[in-house]
Amino acid sequence: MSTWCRDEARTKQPATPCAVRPAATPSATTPVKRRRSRRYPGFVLMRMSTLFLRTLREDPVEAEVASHRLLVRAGYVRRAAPGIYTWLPLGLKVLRKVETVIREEMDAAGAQEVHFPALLPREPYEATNRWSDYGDGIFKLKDRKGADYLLAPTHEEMFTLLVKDLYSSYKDLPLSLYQIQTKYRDEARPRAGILRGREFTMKDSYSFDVDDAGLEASYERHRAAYIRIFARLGLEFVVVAAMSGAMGGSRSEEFLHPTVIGEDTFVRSPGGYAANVEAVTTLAPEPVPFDGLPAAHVEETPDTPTIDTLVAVSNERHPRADRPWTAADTLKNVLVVLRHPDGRREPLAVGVPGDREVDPKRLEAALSPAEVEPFEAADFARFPALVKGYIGPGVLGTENASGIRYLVDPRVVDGTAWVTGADAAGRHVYDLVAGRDFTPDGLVEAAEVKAGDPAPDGSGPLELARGIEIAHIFALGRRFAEALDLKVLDENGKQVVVTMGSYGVGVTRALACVAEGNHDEKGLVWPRELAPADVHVVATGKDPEILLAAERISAELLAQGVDVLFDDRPKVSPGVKFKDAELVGVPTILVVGKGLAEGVVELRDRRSGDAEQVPVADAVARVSAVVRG
RNA sequence: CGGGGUGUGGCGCAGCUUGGUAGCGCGCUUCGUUCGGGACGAAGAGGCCGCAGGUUCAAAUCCUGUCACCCCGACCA
Repeated sequence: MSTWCRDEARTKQPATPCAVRPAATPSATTPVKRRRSRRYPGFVLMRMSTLFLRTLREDPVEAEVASHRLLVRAGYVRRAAPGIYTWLPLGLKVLRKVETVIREEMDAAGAQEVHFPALLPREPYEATNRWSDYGDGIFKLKDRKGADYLLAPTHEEMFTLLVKDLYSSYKDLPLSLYQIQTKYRDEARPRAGILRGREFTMKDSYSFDVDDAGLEASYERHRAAYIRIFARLGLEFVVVAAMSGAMGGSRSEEFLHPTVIGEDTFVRSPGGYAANVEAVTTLAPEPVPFDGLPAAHVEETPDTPTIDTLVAVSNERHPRADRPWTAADTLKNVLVVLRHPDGRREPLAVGVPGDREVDPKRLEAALSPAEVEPFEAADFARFPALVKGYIGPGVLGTENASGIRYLVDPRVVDGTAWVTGADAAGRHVYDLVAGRDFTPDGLVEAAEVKAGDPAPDGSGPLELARGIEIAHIFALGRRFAEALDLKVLDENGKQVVVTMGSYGVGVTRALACVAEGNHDEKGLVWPRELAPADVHVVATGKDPEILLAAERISAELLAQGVDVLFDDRPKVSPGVKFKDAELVGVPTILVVGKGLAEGVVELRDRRSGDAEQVPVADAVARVSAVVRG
């Protein structure tokens, strides 16, 4: 193709006919196809004159975040429906490059690529309960016979069944399979463009091992591969401990890309501890011996239904000798209702130090798969022992008056003394000692995490940050294999349940994160590995010599394996071409224009804005060197 | 699911209060001029005014209903 284009240019025919129109030019009628297959380095010259691209001068009104705004404006994607996007040629080139990085690293890690349908039958998901567990979160549909189908949100079931279908011996394992696939989740509210759509591309892989040591090795191999993937994508990430949630399993980590628009909160310590806020465990103090602790005593504390009022009244009417009371001395008891997957509603009391709120996400994560609902007035009516604003351990717990299960924060260790509700209006109990005066039914990680809290591993104070989940790895264990009966014979001829891992990378989301982190006020600035082209050649001016020179340089670059986006548009002013080049964000821009008369072209670095005059004769070599880093 | 907002040409918007020939900017087409920072002039193409019903001689405009979309929150990768 490059040769052909050069010939066209030399014979001074209009440039457009060679503008890559394979469909309109049956290859059998020309030598082009055959020549390309042998000599062509792998890229087709993208001509702006024929590229299916329309950049927008103004920001799309609905786009809030930078990646969304710029990907639409620069003509990479178009919205097709809420949370559903069409990929245009430039966007698809970038997407393919992201996929290539992922494929290379997955292959290198020993995983093998397969491809499943996105449209799946209900039965396997029924077997693992996920048909109902996912609830409204998945797209469900019926075929003409009324049979249920779903658009897959992930493919654990199908991979498990496929392996079950074909393999039956320990000798077949370990095995890792992956796919790059379109996934569907019926988000209640899709937002942020590509970052959080209802249709998105995910690389998901699954490991199959005979024993825990094998799973551990598979997990580590994926973890290492993911670290390489994100390093290559140029995406900053933090690996945080995560909750395995509805997936179950023993170990789970998220790869979060730190960004202010992130929807996940995570913590990290100077010593290297990092966790999703839902997965943070509390550093519990040592138990205190009961000897010498004062006895509990109930005091009048009128009009103290809140922690603030309680602290104020305590300091006024019942001051401590050593220091003033603080909210941290109080034990706040919050009532919620758990809705279990089977529909059962269970009231639950949660006790946390009064200086902290109950974090509903942490609570829900801790009690998953149950969902947390508010404790309504109607619920209060059913428990006369509960005095609103003065609820205390005296009535809480399965052994006490209310019979309500009572879980407390891990800070409430034996021997700690608390000020808490005395289960009578206007009264609180002081010096109520855990383990001596009351015994909760268990512990729960439900209190909010605050900046400055100690890391559970002693690695220092926690800092809070926002991030977006770009990958998640799970040591699933045997849940899916058991549900779907995936067993192999071990070396003793005994049936063993296979243990699995599941590992996902948000491909389109990672792309959006890259865009989010690589742009300026003028447009996108792609890292080299992902840019839709290696170099953007801009021909300015109407002088035919300029266009000819640009054609020749583009063709030679192409012949050297440099992917070229060539702005050959006639009758488009230089200003427009420069603006478009900056918006599109190819990292290297070569301007062939007025300098040509003096024998130079201009080499620009999109990110730094630096420009350099280069002799025409050196242009191809220089560009090749630059784009190859 | 709660709250707020918006539906008028490909994009961004005005017009609606006070009913009477559907407009502006960008983009698109043609011609001419221009050609290193989103050029200029002239002439054009393109619109069931979200949808349905109602009021009226007459509805983008008023009334009723409905749908869709966007933003914030809840929820979720």
